[in-house]
Amino acid sequence: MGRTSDAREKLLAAALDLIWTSSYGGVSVDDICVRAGVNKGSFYHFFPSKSDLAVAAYEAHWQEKRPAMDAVFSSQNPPLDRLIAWCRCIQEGQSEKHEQYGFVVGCPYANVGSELATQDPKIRAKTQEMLDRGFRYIEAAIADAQRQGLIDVADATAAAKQVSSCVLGLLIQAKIENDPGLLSELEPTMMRLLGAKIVAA
Amino acid sequence: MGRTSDAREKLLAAALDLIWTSSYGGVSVDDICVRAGVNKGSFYHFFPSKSDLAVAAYEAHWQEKRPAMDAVFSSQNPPLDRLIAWCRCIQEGQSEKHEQYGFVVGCPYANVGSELATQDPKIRAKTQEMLDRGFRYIEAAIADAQRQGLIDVADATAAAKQVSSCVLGLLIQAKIENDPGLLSELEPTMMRLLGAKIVAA
DNA sequence: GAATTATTTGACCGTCCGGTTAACTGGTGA
DNA sequence: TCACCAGTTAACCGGACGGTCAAATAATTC
Repeated sequence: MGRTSDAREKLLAAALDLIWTSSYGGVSVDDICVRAGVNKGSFYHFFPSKSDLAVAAYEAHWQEKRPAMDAVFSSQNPPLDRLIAWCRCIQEGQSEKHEQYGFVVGCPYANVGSELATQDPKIRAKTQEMLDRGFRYIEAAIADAQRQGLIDVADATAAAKQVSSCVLGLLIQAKIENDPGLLSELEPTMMRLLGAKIVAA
Repeated sequence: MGRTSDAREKLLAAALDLIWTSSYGGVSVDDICVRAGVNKGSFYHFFPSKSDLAVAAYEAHWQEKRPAMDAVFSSQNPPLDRLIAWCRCIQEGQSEKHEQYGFVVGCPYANVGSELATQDPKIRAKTQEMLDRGFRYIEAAIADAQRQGLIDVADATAAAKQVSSCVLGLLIQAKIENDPGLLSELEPTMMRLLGAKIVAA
């Protein structure tokens, strides 16, 4: 039925990339179309609006990253190792982006969430959903660590909230200071928050 | 020499308010002028550009809040009390804004910093400066607490970095979830991070 | 190979954007 | 009192914005 196209996927990738390294408001529909090599008419053939594209782009990004996250947070790995491996992923990811663009770009979800939380309910809800998906990995890892007596926390869910907030905060701080080095605090902050009983060398 | 005017101050207040509750990109120069009751020509009489206005607005906001911060972080107060009082200030401030606008608005500096860090060097540097001013209060309080043996930290400056990041992170999270209740985690997160030896009831 | 239909094209729309201009106004200092 | 000048006014600018559309095109199905 009719012709096929990869324009949709190219638009999703271009949108994610441009918005991540700039901001939602700082990127125009034309910018995205140029980067994707697609005409604006095609854009509106696939997406009803700029904000719908953004929502779809985040969903696509998550689906792409999910296997890696599943691997890092696999129940096969010791719970604290999962968290430590995740810290490394963040550090490496941000360092890569920093080399590539000259900027610490931060968390794509939190970036637009913070920018548009008071302006676009659809995007606010989507970013909350994305952050919540990440949160569940952390929560599970912390609950496991608690069960195994590796950490000193009373409420695993509350501790997970604290940990995820700290990660978000460090990413913002690193972005504002444009210093990926701040992210080396990720692991120690986390371990301190959890009262981890054994500190890895 | 010539007439006097409060247009400059009205523009600063309008800009801070609008950008704080929306975003830098989401607020136009016209919006600011309408809110301030000032013509656009006057705007550009006082400020060379929108971003210069923003920088000036943050400086003005800080100067206005500074006496309260000096009081909260006065050396007359026990160090941990300073931090706890600050947490309460944040909670109260955000709850007030939430009632007023229906939204958790977050930290004004971090908001624009996160939005424009990769786009506007002047604003990035200014937000970094603003956050650093807050950081110094925290650092001093933590150093005092350490000296008095109230907490269990090795490096006061590093601990202060962790604390400030967590505060930023919780504010972002509360903004994205639009739930001021999350800010009740401010104090426990902080105390946990500091290994505070006496937990206030 | 014809009919169908998803996709592409590029011109187009009204509006809003940040910023400019030049003429005008009125308070202040001398 | 009056000259000066900081401040005000409103029209204006070119370009960018998000979004629309009708016609053209090409891949797929039968």
